[in-house]
Amino acid sequence: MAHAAQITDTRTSVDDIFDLLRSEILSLKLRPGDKLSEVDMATRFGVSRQPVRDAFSRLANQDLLVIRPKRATVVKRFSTREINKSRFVRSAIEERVLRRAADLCDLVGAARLDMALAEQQKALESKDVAAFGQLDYAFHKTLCEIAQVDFAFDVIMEEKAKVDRLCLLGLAKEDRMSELISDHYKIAKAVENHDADGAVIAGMKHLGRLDDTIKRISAQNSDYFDPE
Amino acid sequence: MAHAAQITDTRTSVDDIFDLLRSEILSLKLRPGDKLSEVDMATRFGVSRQPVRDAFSRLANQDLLVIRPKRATVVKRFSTREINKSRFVRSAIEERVLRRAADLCDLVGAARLDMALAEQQKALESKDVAAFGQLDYAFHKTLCEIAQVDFAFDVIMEEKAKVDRLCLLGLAKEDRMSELISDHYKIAKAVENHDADGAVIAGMKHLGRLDDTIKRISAQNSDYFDPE
DNA sequence: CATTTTCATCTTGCATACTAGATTAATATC
DNA sequence: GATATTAATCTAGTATGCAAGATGAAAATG
Repeated sequence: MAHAAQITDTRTSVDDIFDLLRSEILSLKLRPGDKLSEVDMATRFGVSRQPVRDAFSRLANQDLLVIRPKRATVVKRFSTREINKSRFVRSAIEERVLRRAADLCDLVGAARLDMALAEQQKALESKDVAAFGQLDYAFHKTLCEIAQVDFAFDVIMEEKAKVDRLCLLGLAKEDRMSELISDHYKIAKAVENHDADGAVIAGMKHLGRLDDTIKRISAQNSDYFDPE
Repeated sequence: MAHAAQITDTRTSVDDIFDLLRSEILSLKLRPGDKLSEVDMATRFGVSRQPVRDAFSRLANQDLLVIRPKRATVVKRFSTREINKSRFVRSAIEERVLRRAADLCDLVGAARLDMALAEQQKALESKDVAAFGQLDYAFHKTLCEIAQVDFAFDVIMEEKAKVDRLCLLGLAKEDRMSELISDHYKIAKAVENHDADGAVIAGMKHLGRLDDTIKRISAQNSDYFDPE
């Protein structure tokens, strides 16, 4: 599936523009519905329209932009269907991962999980939200590796990224960091104890926390959503 | 995620080129490792390089082409990692779909499943492999609709397409049509009887049939595979 | 003043030309 | 004859110019 940043031995200006715009979209610096002009971007980056066009095209393929001939290119709005899809896919994948992880977790795996938890605790204490975001990804990645399905993390990351953009609209993550870490703790301990059912229950509860957030945000920011 | 064929009100030449090349790649008219030249395609379609470039870019984003600056663009080879990923994702999604379908199946759903089975039987009798291919997709789509997660079919279709390309390398589907239909029958009946576990068991067995096929094919066509 | 029409301006799509690096075949060298 | 070197030919990346449709504001009309 689509690569986050085209893996090329030689980076082109398209790669640069793509990466920057992508991060701006995902961090909501560019908001859903915002118009993007090829010429504006071209002058901004000091290049011609062509590389910008290519970058736009790539972003459109990742469903982050909507390009319509002869009309302005806009940052893609959220759609409840896409959100439901993400939610469904992630939930299904994570269940499988957790069951396998609980089956396969050994002492090395347990140690890695404990270390991940400790790092998260440290991020909580220093209230470093950005670091926690990274550690959140790392935690789920570790679970995938323990389950020996590291490719599953590709999918999780993709789906997570979509929802993360949405969640940025809501309250600061700070408030829920301790809650999320507590979830991670339960998940990790269940996996370490080979308690597959327990891990899945904890994991699903963890994912479930997103639902309320999403519902609230979508009610408050209907202009960022596609009309159904 | 990426659309099969960009949904634009006005179709551009990029759309045409994209659709055609995509179908040629998925049907193995263009084989993994084949080189594609922008200029060749441009002359073939009677356009300039630019629309071809855009189409190539779109195909690369769907992981069907590999574009490297200053080097030839080639049809993407299979990778065992990608195949495992597809397999894993599809399996996880289908389990969820089957459980929900078994829960939610009503008389209308049962009738639709029975009708789908009848059509497949007809295709078997007339040995219409192409038609069966379509009905295979339709069957899984019906299951998603009964489960009220029609978006799940997007994912299944994407993953299925990848593996289908691979399976075309193997024996004709004809040999296994009756086997597959028998699987479908078991799945449908379990769903109709609200037997979630039975449906999942039958579904997983159904998916499992791919494994042997893939293993055999990958052994025989190592040149179509990425070196690990 | 409200409505329609027109026109300037904006948008992306496409064609062409050129560049720099990668490839490959021919040549030179040993 | 095998190997190293060179040069012709390929590749995609980028710049620029023009065309056609969409947009929105200004002007004309009732």
